[in-house]
Amino acid sequence: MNNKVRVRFAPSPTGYLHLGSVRTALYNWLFARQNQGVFILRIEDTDRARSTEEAIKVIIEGLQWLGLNWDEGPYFQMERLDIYKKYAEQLIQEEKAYYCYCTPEELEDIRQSALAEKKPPKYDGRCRYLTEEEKKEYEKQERKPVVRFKTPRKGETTFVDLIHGEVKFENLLLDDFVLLKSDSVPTYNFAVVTDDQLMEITHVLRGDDHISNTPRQILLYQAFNWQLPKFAHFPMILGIDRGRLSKRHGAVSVLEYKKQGYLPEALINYLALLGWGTKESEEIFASEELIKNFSLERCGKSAAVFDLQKLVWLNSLYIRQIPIEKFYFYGREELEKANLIPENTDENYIKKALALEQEKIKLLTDIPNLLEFFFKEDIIYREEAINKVLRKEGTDKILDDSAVFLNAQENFNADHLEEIVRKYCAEKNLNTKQVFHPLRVAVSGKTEGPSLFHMLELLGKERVIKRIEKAKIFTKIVVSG
RNA sequence: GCCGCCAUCGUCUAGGGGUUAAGGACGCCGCCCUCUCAAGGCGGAGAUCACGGGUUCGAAUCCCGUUGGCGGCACCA
Repeated sequence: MNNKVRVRFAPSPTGYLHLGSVRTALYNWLFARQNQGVFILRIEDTDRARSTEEAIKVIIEGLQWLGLNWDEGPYFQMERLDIYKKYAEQLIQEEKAYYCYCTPEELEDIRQSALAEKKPPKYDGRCRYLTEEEKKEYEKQERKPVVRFKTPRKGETTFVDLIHGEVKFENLLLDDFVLLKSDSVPTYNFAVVTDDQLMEITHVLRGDDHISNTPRQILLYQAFNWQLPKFAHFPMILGIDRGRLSKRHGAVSVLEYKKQGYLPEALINYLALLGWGTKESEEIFASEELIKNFSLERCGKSAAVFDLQKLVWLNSLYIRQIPIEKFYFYGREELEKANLIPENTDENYIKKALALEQEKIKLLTDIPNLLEFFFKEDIIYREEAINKVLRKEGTDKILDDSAVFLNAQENFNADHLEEIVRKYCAEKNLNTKQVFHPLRVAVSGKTEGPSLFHMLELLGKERVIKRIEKAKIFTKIVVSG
């Protein structure tokens, strides 16, 4: 028997690709890669009302962005209806399933009265033993039946979860759940089991929320005499209020994180850490290291709160680490989106500007704001910068002098400029800060930014002088009131 | 209501009977470095290991119970 690991990610295409789903996908992917197994993508689109083409696109795009490549699929359950029908019929034949003609209204009544008696709201199985006459009567009424499973009414179903250990359920608590809906589309539990069997899935790795579906599925495996896969259920990801992570906690869609300027490797790293850790509590893992180190045994059992601050930190760390060529690729995109790059701008100029700010970028989307002054001719002088720096006593004289001696320089490289500015400070008996700060504000409009002299070098003499002249206006305005 | 899962700093976690008045990371605070902002370095605050009972010479660690949180109980997945 072939014992190659085969796992799957089986999202339903309703809406966006949720972070929790992505982590499930990631863990499946890691497990497959680590075991030289097969990672399958299966789209569970049997909910016709909610499934959309758009959502399918989003799943595929999201996984691709994150580099979670799959080896088989995508399979679509709606293209496999004949298969499910065939297996449902087999169960009916073997009297392990039956047609149920109850209407939604009747089912609702059953539920309500059960609830009223403080009993579990489950189907009572009334169609289990219909006579031929009764069936005919219903057929005459043109009722479309569903197929229900004859759930055993005694015994218990036990399984060993790879991360939770033994889990036990009383069969009596389960009801005769639906296998095929009245339109012959399978329900989740039925489709999952037949697909996992036919696709030879060896390990079912999914979210905690499926734990209570597992006994139903196991009962189906047993009805078919199929061998059980191994199960592992990952804990949920929660929002700060410890509720299920949802839109009210902020972005929850993977592609939204792409849009907001996160790097895929940062998101992967962060998600991996949410529910899994090493003995040494290391934090930084590239994908290859995750593949090597990941293990189901080291997955936690308790739900984890999603912490955006830590993601941001990881993101800034990854941004600092990427080589300038790659950073240029991302940076240029952001600058173009913000319409900041004038025509005929030299590639090297952009690259150098980016290099000067790289270590400060937390999100790629920070780039336009931080680099604006390198590209716009009319820079904005921030009010705080004007008040705190430009309006200081003596600043006008310093800017005057600077314009003169900077203008006299042939050599405009950073080291040289630093030398002469420091010399000027010494001659005039000025604290370096008294000169550096006004120059910085004059040239960038801000009090914070990259190293002053590298900034001057990059901007070039012409622009520097022009900006210094412009900044002088602010030194003369006297605040009234 | 019933069933199930879970429970260590604000958050993610390490630690699975004694070497732990619990280690790391994010965040927060302070200092250093420094032309600013970051980054970096150093340090600090922050957890009576949910609570109550056992077991044991000894329990964050094992067992039971309670509480709380979450999940499931659909012709949703």
